[in-house]
This record gives sequence, C-alpha cells and structure tokens, in this order.
Amino acid sequence: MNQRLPVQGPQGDLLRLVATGRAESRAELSRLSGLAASSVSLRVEELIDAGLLAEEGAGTSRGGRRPRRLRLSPGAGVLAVADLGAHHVRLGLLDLSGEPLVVEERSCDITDGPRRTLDRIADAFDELLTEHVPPGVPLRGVGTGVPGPVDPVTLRVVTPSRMPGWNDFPVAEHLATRYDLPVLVENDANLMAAGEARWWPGTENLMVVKAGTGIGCGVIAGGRLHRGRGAAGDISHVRVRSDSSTVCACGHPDCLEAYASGAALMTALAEAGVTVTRPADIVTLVNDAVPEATSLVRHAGRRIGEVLTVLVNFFNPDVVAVGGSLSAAEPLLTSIRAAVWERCLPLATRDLEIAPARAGRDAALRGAGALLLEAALTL
Amino acid sequence: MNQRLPVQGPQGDLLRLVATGRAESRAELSRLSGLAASSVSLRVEELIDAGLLAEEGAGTSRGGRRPRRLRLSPGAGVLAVADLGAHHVRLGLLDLSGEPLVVEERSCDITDGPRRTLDRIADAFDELLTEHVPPGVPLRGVGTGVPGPVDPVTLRVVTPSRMPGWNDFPVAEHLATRYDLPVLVENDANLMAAGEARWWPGTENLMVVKAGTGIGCGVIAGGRLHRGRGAAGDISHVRVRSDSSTVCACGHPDCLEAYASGAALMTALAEAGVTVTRPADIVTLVNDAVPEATSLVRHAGRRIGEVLTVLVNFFNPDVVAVGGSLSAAEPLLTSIRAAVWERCLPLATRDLEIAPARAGRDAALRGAGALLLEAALTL
DNA sequence: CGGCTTATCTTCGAAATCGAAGGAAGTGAG
DNA sequence: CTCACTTCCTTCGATTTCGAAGATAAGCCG
Repeated sequence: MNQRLPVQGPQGDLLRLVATGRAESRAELSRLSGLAASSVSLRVEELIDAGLLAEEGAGTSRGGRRPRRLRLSPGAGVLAVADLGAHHVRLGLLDLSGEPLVVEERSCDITDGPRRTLDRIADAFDELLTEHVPPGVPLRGVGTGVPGPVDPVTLRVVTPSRMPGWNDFPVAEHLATRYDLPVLVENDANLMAAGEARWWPGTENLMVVKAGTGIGCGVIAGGRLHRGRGAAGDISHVRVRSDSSTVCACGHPDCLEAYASGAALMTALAEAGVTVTRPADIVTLVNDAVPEATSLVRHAGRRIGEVLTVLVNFFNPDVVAVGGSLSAAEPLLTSIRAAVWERCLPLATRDLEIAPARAGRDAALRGAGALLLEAALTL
Repeated sequence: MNQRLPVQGPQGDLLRLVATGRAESRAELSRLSGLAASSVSLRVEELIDAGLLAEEGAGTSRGGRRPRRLRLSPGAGVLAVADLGAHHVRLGLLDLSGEPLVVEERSCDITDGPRRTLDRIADAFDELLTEHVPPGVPLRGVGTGVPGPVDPVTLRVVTPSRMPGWNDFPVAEHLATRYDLPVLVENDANLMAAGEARWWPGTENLMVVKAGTGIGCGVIAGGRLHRGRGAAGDISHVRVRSDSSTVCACGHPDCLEAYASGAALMTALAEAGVTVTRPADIVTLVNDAVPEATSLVRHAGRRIGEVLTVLVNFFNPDVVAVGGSLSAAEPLLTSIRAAVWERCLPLATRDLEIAPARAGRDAALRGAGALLLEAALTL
C-alpha cells in the first residue's frame, strides 16, 4: 500500500500544479511551469500513461479553443490527514487534489500522551483506508496538526502548554515508523491558514485568525506558510490595554487570551450566571440576543481588533480571514473591523479585506493536504 | 552608456548567484542553480568571454581541488543608487556585486517636490559616472529609496506624511525617461532591511528596526523582502501603553513615534532645557552620561521593545537588527532587549538574536543594489 | 453562415542540457 | 613520499527541451 510517487523533478512540478488547482490545462501548465508547450504535452502524456493524471472533458474557453481539462486520476493515490484538538481529533482521507473523500471526528484525549494518541490516529487511518479506498490505490502521505508549536526542522512538538507528555516528542519519526512515506506535522493554526489560502486565490499575504477555545493565528507571507522558528502566528499572549489586571496561565498579566478567548468568555458568562460548555454555545446565545453574551463577544472582538491593528500595520496583509467556532457570532467580526479601521494606517486598510474564513470545518485537513502535496509530489 | 545586460534566463541566474555572493565557483553555481556542472562550465565560459565574469585566483579547498574563484568583472557595469532623506540624500555607485565604489552625501530638500529632487539626484549620478567610471563600463540600473511608502506595483509614492507634492508621483517612470534601464523605487526602511540581510547569512526571517528621527522597520520573510501592499513594516503608529496621552501628528493618541522617535526625544530634551539638533546629538549626550538623555533613551527603548514583543511573538524572526542614528546609544538596545525577553514567549526568544545592525551607513544603498541586481541581471 | 481572431495542442528538426567518465589539483593518513 | 580519497572542472555522446509551424477547435460578428 505504501509507495512513493515515481515522479522526478519536472514531472513532479506539473503534477503539483494540477494538484494544487493552479493549472487545469496543458496551456496553463506551460505558462506556470515555464516549460515549452511541447514539453508539457510530452510530460502530461507520460503522466496519463502512468495513471496519475486524467483528462476530464473540456474547460471554459478564453476566446479560443477550449482547453482539455486535466485532473489527478482518482486512482493516483490518497492522503491521510488528521487535526488533533484537545478532546477531539478530526481526520480523513483526501484525494491528490486535496479534496476530502471521507472525514470523521472521534473523541480522544490528548493528555494520554503522544504514543497512544498517535497510534489511535493511525488505527483510524487504517480503518478508513480499508473501508473507503479500493486496493491498488496507494497512500501517498500522512499528516497531522497538533494544538501546539512545532519545530519546523525536527518536526517535534516544543513546549506545548496543553499537551503534557508531548514536549520534544518526535511526532514525525513516530509516524514514519508506521508509514514509510512523507510525513507532515504542523501546528493547527498554520494548517488552517494553509487550507484557507486556497480559497483566496491571488492573495499573497494572508492572516487567518482562529477564534475558538483559544486564539490562534496562521500567516501566509508571499504565498507561502510563514513558520518563523515554529512559533510564528502566536497572538494569544500579546498584552492588551486594560483597566483591571488579569493574570494569564502563562504568568504574564493581561494576555489577549485571558480576555478574548472562548475559554475566557465562558468563564465570564459563568460568573454572570450563564453556564455554557462550548464556545459554539456562546454563538447560540448571541443569536438569541442574550445581552451579556453579545456584549462580551463585542468586547472580545475589540480586543482582538486592537491587537490586529499592530499586526496589520506591520504585516500589511491583503486579507484577514476570521475563523474558529466563535467567528460565527456576527458581532465578533464587526467589532474586529471597527477596531482595525479606526486605528490602522489608511494605507494599510485601503485594500484590506477582513472577512469570515471560507474553508469551513475541514480547513486544517485541507491545509495538511496542501502542504503534503508539496512534499509528496516531489522526487 | 545605457545598455541592458545581454543575459537570458539561465545565464542571468548564474550571474546573479555570483553577484549576490551566494556562489564563488563553478561547483557552487552548479549546486545552487541545479544545472549540471558541464552546463555551468559552458555558461561561465560564455559569460567570461562576454566580459561579465572574471576569474580571480583560487579559493579555499574543501578537501579536494581548490575552486577557481569567480567574480563579476569590474568592467561589467555599475549601478547608481540613492537614499533620499528629509534634508539629505546619500548616493553613490556600486559595482555589480553591490559593493560601493563611491558614496557621497548631498543636502537637498525633499519639499522641493519630486521633479527637482529627482533631477538633482540624476545630475549627481551623471557627475559621479563621468568622474569615477571609465568609458565603456555601462550603467546597468538605477534605484532610489524614499522616506515614505511605495506601492510595489506602480512604484509610486503613496500618502507620504513628510513629502508634500510627492503623493502618487510616478517616481520610477520619471527616472525611466532619463535612464532606459531597470529602475528601483523603494521605501528607505525596506532598503535598509535588504542591505542588512546580506550580513546575516542563513537568516530567513529578519526584522530591521531603524531608530533615527523617525522609527522605521523593514522585514525579510523567508529570505525575501516583505512589502505587503507597500506599507509593511510600519511600526511608528502603533499605540503604546501610556499613563498620559499624547496626540501624534497622524491624529491618533499615543503612537510609538510620539514617544520613542528621535524627534520626540529631541522635543523632550528641549523641554528639559537641553537643546539638540540631530538624533546623533542625543547619542553624544548619553555617552557623556547626561542623566536626562540616558533616562529618555532607556524609556524609548522600553517602548520600542514593548511593541516588538507583539511582533516577535507573531513573526518569530531569527534576528532583530537595530540600526539608525539612535542605535549607537547603548541603553537603547539594552532596554529593547529587556522588554522583549521579559514579555515574549520563551519559544519565540529561545534562539532570537537582538543585535546592532551590521551593514553600516550604506545599508540602504547596498540594499538598493541587492534588489536591483535581481532585476538588472535578468533578461 | 463564413471569414477573422484567439487559444489549445501536436509535430519535428535544432539547440541546450545532462551525466558518466576522466583529468587536474588539492588533503590527509600511514 | 606514496596512496587513497575528495573536490573541481572539462570532454563528449545521449537525451531532453525548445520553438516555429501547422493542425484543431473554439468564439465573435456581421
């Protein structure tokens, strides 16, 4: 079942251009790859013969002959990806275009430690594979997101705050013992950003804010995921302006997370006598026009927006996409926008779009697919 | 005198690798370009015959035969670059490795408007060229930095605060009428970052803070200059935490610039009865241990550091380089460091280096050269 | 409908690129 | 010093890639 793609350099490039949706025809491949049209035709023929690419009807004309659309052959392979949360893991199989074939959610406790958790994920992968993938279609790559920082060099989890037992654990190596394949391990917010990026074509610089139980942020800079040293995108422990003083779990006063995260809002609601168990419940309360909830969410949005002003001035993105379970609450986005428009430089906000995330619930899985394709379709 | 390089794709790549100092021998060129060693040899031979490359002795052995060092031929051409400030312009000629040949500083008033200012720069270029460049050595590119935001697409200056008459002026087009050559127009802090980048080899993610009359910042992300939509790197109008409330020239309260810029410090010193005319004078005062000056600089450093905490968490750079005329004051760097170490995530500061800028006074000119080489050595 | 324009894809000789093999010029160990 | 080994660079035949030209298939427009 394990089998690397027999695709060398230039062929891999072509395959990747099709897989990532950047090219749909030979002509587009020629334009994007820089290769001559004739060379592309030859290569594509080989890829079709190898069962990796397939022709699928005709595309839309741009004024001349209609292109013959290319797509990855369904039999070319699948990817197995997971997004690990604190209490749940969302996992599934993708085709080589990064489109989900099956997705399911299982409960799992991350505090069980890396071995048991990862093995359970791998078991789930195997189940899905036998159930949904015809024999002969190879698994081409495995990837998982984790709710903590990942060292981009060693692919180990580093000093995660809510993952006891995971510190410095070689996640990728562990998975690699079970799958002799390209393995991806990445922070969940980064995966979400990578997944979101496909929904904003032409957007070179993108920030994706994940407002859920915690507050995460993933960054696309120059069209590529910005990792920094593995911790990039952390905005939850930025100090916010505040009258009172709340100490965050990290030990510092007045972290954004302590005021504007789903967890903080739930605590505040509990103090006001309203009991909720998930951030999504807050959204329900807001939609039911419960004043305490609305006011809290609006406040949280302002706080997030104030932090974003700094980052928008500095990073000057084309788009800020807001996702996560809390983002379904209208007032959140509205007040983020208000804060940013008010305080940012006109030049930075001139063409800035602050919009709801588009990639939906499978954003992280799609992101894992997108990143894996880069690795799995080379060499 | 004007002449484009007769260098197509692959050759241009090779030339650029040598010019930017990334490769010094045929073997390195082969490794970095991905071309076969034999092809590189052929190409290099052609480039030498064309008078663009030259062999220069032998390099140091890596355990085998010593490489024959390659460098750009001194006769291959020069670049003319300028860095425009409010009252001065620093300009000079570079060889095609980006090394300065002549640099001089002239006074000039940016409020004279773009035409007169640019023409004066061009006149200065012509003088330098006739004086310092033998006839036959062609000018290969022209570039200038401006103290305001530049739209990376149109190469026009956009809404500059201190450049009356420059708004939306087509700087590049104006220069292009005089020079039929690649023309570069870029924000001065961005140029400084590009120039600094060469002094931090292996550093993919770099922030360069320029502390002078104003506060600027340039960003290198993934090894490339990050422009955003042209305004990236602006940190001067970030809101800082403050007891009192000072309104900045931009209309917002408590901008970093209003507290920590050289201009703000000079104002504060004047109020304390100490008159200074340039930010460099503040450094002198600090070195003479004038308590008011030291205290002010230390305060400014803290403020800058507090803003940097947000950005370091978010961007997670390898290096923060601090330059500009104020950076020569020891306490500035010290207090920036203190603020960042204190408040940033341990993961973000684990391998972070906060250090004085290395590129010196010609950083911006060198940066202009580095960016121009990318453009001038292609096609 | 029938030219005109635009675009996609293929064919085939010319040109560039590769890669294996080998010579040249070093290092280091015995 | 000699010998094994490494790295750098070139030579030369095999292969790949290019690019101009042509075939094919549309859309546009009176």
